[in-house]
Amino acid sequence: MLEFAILGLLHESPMHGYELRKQLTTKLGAFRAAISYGSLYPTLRRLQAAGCITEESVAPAADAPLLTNRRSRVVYKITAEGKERFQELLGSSGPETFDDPGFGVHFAFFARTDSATRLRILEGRRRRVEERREGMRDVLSRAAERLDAYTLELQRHGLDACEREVRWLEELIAHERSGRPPQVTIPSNPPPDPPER
Amino acid sequence: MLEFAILGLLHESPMHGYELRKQLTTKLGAFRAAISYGSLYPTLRRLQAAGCITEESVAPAADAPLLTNRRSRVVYKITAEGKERFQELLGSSGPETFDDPGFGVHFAFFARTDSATRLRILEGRRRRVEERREGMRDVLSRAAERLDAYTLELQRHGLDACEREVRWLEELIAHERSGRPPQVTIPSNPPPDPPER
DNA sequence: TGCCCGATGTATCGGGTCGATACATCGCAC
DNA sequence: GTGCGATGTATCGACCCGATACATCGGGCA
Repeated sequence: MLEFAILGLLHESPMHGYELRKQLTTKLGAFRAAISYGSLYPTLRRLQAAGCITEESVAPAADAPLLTNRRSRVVYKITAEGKERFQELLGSSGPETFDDPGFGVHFAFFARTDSATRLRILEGRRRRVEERREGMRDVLSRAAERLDAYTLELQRHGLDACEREVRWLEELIAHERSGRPPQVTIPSNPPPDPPER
Repeated sequence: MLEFAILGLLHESPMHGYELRKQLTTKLGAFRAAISYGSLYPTLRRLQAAGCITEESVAPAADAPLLTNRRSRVVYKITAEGKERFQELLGSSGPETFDDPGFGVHFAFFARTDSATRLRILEGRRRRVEERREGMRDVLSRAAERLDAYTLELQRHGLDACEREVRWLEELIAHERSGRPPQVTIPSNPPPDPPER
């Protein structure tokens, strides 16, 4: 999945690793937290070995630093093969698990996907979240008396989050079907923080 | 973190792997999806090597199956050392990242934790979620024009989830300070499903 | 009666990901 | 002038996951 996201970003413009990580963090930040270098660099190696990207060592500006044998920056560019691979990944929906980051990554590149694929991915996600929601309902209704108050509260909160996500997906699906892009209601500003503590 | 959860469950009663996995899935299901055997068994090995649990091969009931050299079930029991380790883990708050399952695991065992530790963990979690929330607000306010509608919508949804979790944590913290256990408002029943599609 | 299927049950393997860590340069504030 | 935080490349060990293999058991169904 990281492979997918990297190709998507390099599709827009070449970059070096550090910048790539920053962009990945904001682009995928809503579902995953931060991408570590321990994942990034090996993935870049793999992509390069597969011929999807090229690594190009760029010497720093020739003027300033005299004889320091400084490490040069490495710029990664996508190749034609890489673009093909990206298109292929764009159309394929990821695995069928719930907490899989694949959905978030796909969503992040929805602007480059056709509407049919978007619908397929959104509905697939909805199905998975609904399954999870049902599982939690079962726990709450069937096993409630065997669990302590904190476990129950955790379960309730999780169920709540699932229901909310399903509603969100329903809205997106409806918008998708109507042919309009999603509602872009930017929250005007940080709502006033709750009273001091 | 899996280590922690396993010790917590075995603390209640001995179990074999399959049952352990089922219990783990419901107990931690609200934050993590499912625990794979590829994680479970190696962790059990590690725990056994560390002297925290014992593995005991239990032959099946001696009567029924004649000469089939059936594989016997393995029952895991916690040791005194394991109980010590569990207490130690109960008090320690996990790492400082956002999407770390450590919080969920800790929360799942709050019933065995003292109030001071509960407060510390809840407040630590709140701080991390608040940081993430601020990061998302920054993206939305500072980089909004450079991102497409779908990325923005994803960000908005993520921000929403963060705000909601902060409110949830605030409630729990308030309850904790007042000395009462959390509100146990079990949702009566599945709300009627949205209209047919 | 036989047959298949799903639940129970133990276990490994390859590969991806993480957090910690190391090293080096740059600009700038104190 | 010195330390500190941002930029920048990179690796290592530990951990976890999905897929897979193998085996038993009860029950439905033809």
